[in-house]
Amino acid sequence: MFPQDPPSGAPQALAHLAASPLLAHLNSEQLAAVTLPAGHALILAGAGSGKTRVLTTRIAWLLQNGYATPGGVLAVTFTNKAAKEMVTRLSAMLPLNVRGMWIGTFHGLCNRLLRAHHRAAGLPQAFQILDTQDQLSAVKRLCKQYAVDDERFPPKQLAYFISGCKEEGLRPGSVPAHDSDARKKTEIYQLYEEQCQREGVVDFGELMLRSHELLRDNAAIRTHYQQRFAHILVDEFQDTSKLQYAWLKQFAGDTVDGRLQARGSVIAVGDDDQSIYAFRGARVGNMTDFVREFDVRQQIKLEQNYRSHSNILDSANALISHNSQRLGKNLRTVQGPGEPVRVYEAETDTQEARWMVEEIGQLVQHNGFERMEIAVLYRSNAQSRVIESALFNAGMPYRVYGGLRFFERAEIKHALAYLRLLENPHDDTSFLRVLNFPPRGIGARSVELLQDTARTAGCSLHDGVGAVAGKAGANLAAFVAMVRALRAQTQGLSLREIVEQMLESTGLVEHFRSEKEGADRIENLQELVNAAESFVMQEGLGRDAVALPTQSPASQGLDPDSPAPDEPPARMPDGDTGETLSPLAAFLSHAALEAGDNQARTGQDAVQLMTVHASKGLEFDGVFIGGMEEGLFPHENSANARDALEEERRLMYVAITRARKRLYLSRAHTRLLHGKTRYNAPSRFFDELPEGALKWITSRPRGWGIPDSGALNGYSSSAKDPFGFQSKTPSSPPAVLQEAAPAQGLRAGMAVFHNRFGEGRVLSVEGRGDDARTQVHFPRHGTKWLVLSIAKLTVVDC
DNA sequence: CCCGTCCGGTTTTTT
DNA sequence: ACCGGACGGG
Repeated sequence: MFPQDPPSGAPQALAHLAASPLLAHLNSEQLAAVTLPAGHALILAGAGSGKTRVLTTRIAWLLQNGYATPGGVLAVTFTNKAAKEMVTRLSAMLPLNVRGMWIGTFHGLCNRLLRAHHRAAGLPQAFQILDTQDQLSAVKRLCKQYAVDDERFPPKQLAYFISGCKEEGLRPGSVPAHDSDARKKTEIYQLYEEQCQREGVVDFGELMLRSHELLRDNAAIRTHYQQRFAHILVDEFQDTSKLQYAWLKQFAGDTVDGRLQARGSVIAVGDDDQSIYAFRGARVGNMTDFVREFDVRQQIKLEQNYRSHSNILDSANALISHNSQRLGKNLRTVQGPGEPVRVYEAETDTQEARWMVEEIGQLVQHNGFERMEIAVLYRSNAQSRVIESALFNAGMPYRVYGGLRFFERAEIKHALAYLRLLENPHDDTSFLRVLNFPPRGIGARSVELLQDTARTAGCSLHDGVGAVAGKAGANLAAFVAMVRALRAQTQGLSLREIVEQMLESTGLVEHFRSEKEGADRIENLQELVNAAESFVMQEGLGRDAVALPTQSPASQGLDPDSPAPDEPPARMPDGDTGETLSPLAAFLSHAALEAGDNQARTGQDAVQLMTVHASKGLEFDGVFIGGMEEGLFPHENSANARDALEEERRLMYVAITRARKRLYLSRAHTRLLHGKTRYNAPSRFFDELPEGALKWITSRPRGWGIPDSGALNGYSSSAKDPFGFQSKTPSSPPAVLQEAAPAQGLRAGMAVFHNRFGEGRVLSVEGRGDDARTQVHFPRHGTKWLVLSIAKLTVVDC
């Protein structure tokens, strides 16, 4: 998974620095980055350039040479996986304990900060964290309560709006309310905030925003951390949002008269060419802002790639050079050209998948590839189905990434809701989730009654139960009593025992035992017990301390971090020395912040299937990228705006650079999508790859020939189109116009003329007869859908 | 309360 | 085509 050591050591001039074993095997760029003097720096780290290694070695080097103390290091990553990786590698490099360091995800560190300063942040110490699902259900509940028109304001959209506002750093009071719609949404945002505050819960956005405000508004706390963290390191900086960047600045120093007076050194590591998360708030512009606002003097590019052969790298470089907005970077390798990038054009998506499976079989059988080292990447999840079924039919083991993660499964969320109620009975979201699960005769009527009562009294549902009379009241009271009894029973038990007792008392396991599909769920619940057993205490994140042995009474709380000896004398709690959380509360935070594995677990050597997004940061010997078609990749929703198109191109860049030895690109003429057959033109990205690095292997003889597979399934399109496209270079459209596939002889790639829009290029054609429609891109008017029976189109050029 | 049926959405995703 | 959520009858 990690690039091999560079073949030669550092250049002579720097050789003395490399004397330390820590620095051995670094190339000169890496060495320069690791040994940067104090000050802010931007490291542009290309794909496969040893970025993580540089980051961790930098920290180790700072510590080893006494330039930093563990307590003075703050390292932020984006995912738990990356944080864990950093901790693991760091502890392999240094005997030192990593306990004093703050290494974790943005949200994990926010959690740590807010727990330590919950009072100043205005939160209960045991605040619960809402994940996206929880947030949505909280919004739905709110909408119901205030009778919000869910046609006009769908809860989903409201949740999105609220998250967006927080991401921008906006509280309801400062949201610009242009129209009545915006005002109404903001009003709901306000109510949502009040609800969360009342219930003692925070969503992901709130974790970030609240801790940003905590630092911004509390000089003592801010100064404390600014003095403490002399070294701040940020991974995947290109993925940071506006708020995350603002958050970092609070740690770095105060802004006086518009100028940032940073105390510590901030090192941002990132790759603008791999910025693929703009759609969820990432702002590549943070990189240039960082250089300007921090007055960055040191910029280092890591361009030496240790991963791929040069045909692959050349392809990546050529492709990305078509982007206009770049900081500029060119990957190089000392490995030879290697195999050409193979391009395959299939008739149908099914055939494309079948070809992939065949090819994978070859790689495994004849080229000694491990299945695990082969990945099939696609732009969208919908594409996985055909590939899966082809693999399945061939009996080839595979593993699909994505889907529900462990802590997101319904039965697990139910169990967690009970555990949360033990910590905080006023968490209405959790209360409602399990109030009648397993069923205990509390129907919608009773719930409404209770909600009304609680609303009138201005209290939580839990506290409102006493005021509900009658049969409904009795059932409700029984539920509350059950939870209360459970709370009493679990006093002093270990985390594992608490979970077991909960599963027992609430009847969850019992309930699933009687369900026909309950076996899996029971297994998952058992897995939750195991997770509790092996839960490693983590304040902040990425701190994998010791697994809890059968621990001393829970009431003792966590063994607090022994403050690092070199800790600056601090009177305030700072996440290391502050009040500690109960193991249960810590476990619940862990569950919310780290949803766990989402990959079907198999010990087996299996082919890996995933979206291109999910492949970021991974590498494989062989990589297949399917569906290289206009509309799919680049995706049709992105093809028209330049920024969006450039992000698609970066996405393709990420996909290409995953491959070490073999890269395959493929496309299909015909694809079944949303139940309709689509005819897609080849992806424009083919035009942007260097012809010399490619090899077109479509197993159809050039020019004439019997299609080897086109007629296999009797697809109507292949019957009418016996020759398919000719196998040829991608940059020019097919030389010979074949007979119409779908309608009026129109095919993707053709140039057409429209009386009003002028000349344009056909992107796709779908449907037949009177329903036939075509998507045409007109240079001056953008992309239009035209119904063939209505629009007058003339074919200009094939 | 459970189960069937209809309807809508369907790029990418972490925390 | 297909999945998940919402709704209504048994």
